[in-house]
Amino acid sequence: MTQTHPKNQTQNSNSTAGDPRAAKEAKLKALIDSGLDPYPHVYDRTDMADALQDTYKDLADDTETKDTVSVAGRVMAMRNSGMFIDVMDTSGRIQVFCHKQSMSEDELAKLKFLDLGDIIGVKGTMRRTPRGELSVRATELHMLTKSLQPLPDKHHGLTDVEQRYRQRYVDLIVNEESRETLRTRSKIVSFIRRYMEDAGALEVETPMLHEILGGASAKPFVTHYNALDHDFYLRIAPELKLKRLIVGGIADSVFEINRNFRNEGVSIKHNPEFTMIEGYHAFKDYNDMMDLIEDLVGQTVEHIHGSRVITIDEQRVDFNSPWKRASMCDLVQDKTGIDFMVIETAEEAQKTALKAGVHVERTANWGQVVEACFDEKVEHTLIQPTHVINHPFEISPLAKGHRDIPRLVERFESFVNGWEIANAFTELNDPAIQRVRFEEQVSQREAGDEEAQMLDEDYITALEVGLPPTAGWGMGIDRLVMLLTDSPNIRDVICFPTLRPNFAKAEPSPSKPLSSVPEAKEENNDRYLTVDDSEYRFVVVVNGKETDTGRVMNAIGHSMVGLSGREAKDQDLCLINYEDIDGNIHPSVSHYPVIILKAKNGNQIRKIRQQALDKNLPFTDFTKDMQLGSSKEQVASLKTKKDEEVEYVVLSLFGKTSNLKELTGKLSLYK
RNA sequence: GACCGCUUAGCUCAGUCGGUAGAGCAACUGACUUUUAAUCAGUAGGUCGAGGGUUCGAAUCCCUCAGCGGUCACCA
Repeated sequence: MTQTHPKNQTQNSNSTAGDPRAAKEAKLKALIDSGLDPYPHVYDRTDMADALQDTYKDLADDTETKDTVSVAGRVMAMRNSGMFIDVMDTSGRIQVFCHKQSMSEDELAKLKFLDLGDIIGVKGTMRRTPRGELSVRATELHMLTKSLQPLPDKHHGLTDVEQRYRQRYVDLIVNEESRETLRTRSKIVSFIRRYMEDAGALEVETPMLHEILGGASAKPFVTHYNALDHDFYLRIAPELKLKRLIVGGIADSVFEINRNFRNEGVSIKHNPEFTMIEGYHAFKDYNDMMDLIEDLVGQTVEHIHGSRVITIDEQRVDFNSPWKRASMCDLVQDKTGIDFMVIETAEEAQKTALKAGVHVERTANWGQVVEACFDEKVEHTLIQPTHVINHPFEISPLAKGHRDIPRLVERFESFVNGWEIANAFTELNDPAIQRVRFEEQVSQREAGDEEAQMLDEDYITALEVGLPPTAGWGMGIDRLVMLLTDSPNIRDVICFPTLRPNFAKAEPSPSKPLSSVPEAKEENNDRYLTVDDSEYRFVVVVNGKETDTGRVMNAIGHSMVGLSGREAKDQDLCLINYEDIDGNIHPSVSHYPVIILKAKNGNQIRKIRQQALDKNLPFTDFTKDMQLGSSKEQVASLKTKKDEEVEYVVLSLFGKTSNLKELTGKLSLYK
């Protein structure tokens, strides 16, 4: 009896023992050495898994056929040393049976190159095993794509939530539920698009880059367009552009399905970029929109589920028309007993709301108080589809006043499962009233409300040209998909949800010496004209934990003086004599922008400082010790400290914009 | 932003009172050859998120930091 020497065993498997990645690479090499192509260009696949399962559903157990098929897909499981292979394609799964009776030695030998996760093509005949599993009896096996990454545990899949979204391609392979949810999303979007087209509406695309915020109340993303040297907002809503198209008469009905961007918190119901459909219909009012939304949503639910009654979050929800319609004030009265329609002033409204336990801002007007009460007391109770109608005019600057009730507008929001899914109104088309509404928004904005809208002068001009009586509506697609797929998290219904950038894994770029800063050309006042001021910049990073504004300003000042006086040369900084509009000369002004950013704490500054050191970028820092009385004390204090104990208040940097962005790209502006 | 929780092998997770670091899957070497999470025998795989502290001794207790998650607040 021969016994394998343990030492030999370890030597044989030395390079690959325990390391799935290395094992796969070894097999890849062996496969190439045997003259095979691990990544062939094409494969002649004739059959899909689910079609075969269907075609042969009546094939009896332990029956062979002579029907030849070829399938292709990913290896999901192997049993009996590769005799049984589960292959998954986009339609489903089928078992492949590899037996020496039906395969040549060469074909059989390919099994040893195979791993879970590889994509293979299989040619063979159909049979059903004695135990009842439909299988392809393989005659030929083809490696179509060698996989080098190990797949997650086959029983548990990927549970790390972050990795599921970051590596969606792995999630999709392993989790049937993820595949189904995202496929359903596509079905819903395509169904809605078809519905709108069938109704005669014209699909349009309007800009993502907006000069003026409007159409919704939200904080925006800001981006810079170099060629125009101008900041743009990523749009928060397409509303004002779409109504311009109705003015232009391109069609009586237009709609757009596209992304909106809102610079606000992430949660299980909010992604910073989300998909909305907005539609506008000339000669209609908000009553027509209620009918439209009920029918559209009802038909979509039926299309996806085959019924208009479905289960969401373990509750039965009935989408059959008609949906409940109730005014916002009536609903608030039902839940709180307060009749806001008889309350005249904002003060009285605030007092009453506070008594009912609803928190309201001191600056809140009557409409905002009503809205706060609704949000807190009513919204979450609206499980069955409900149109909440007739909002206060203060919270609806683009909606037309109610034809009978002076304080309200003709607006409604549709709620399901306690979430708002749609918002619609009869559009305000009187340019004079629109101007007043905008001005109210502007003064709210000036009073500190970042989400109040801006005055869009051109939009008013468009209204002056004449917007026909029009009704419009918007619906959050992601929310609708969440409802129809019963997904508790918005990330489940977005292919690649927004995640924090993964800085830890980012490759450090090779350091560039300071000498890479170009030499200044000439010392004259036109110099700034030849300088691309987007190329270089100053960045000041401020410790966010520092609360004393005066000290921060002081530190920034010291640090910048240090930077320009010591670390960077005049020609680097491109100092010019700047001539202002009155002809006055301001000497030694740098043409480069200064960006002030906020770091979480001193530690984050320390890291950026280290990177600046590594990259040889000019910088100066300002530490807590420098806030002490005399310079002697400062030096003494600093000397007692180890590097990791130094608390940084401010770090100033100068350099190429691209380099600085690598260091500080994840920081937000200091406010 | 505030609070709570998590971080241990490639993946999923145990780890008791502070006393030598564990399992299943995946991988590797074999056996077996009509399996269904195949089975059996064996092998290898760890800076216990990072740093500091307490202790004779720390995955375990304390502090700081980082990443992630959850809840709450604003927004759809």
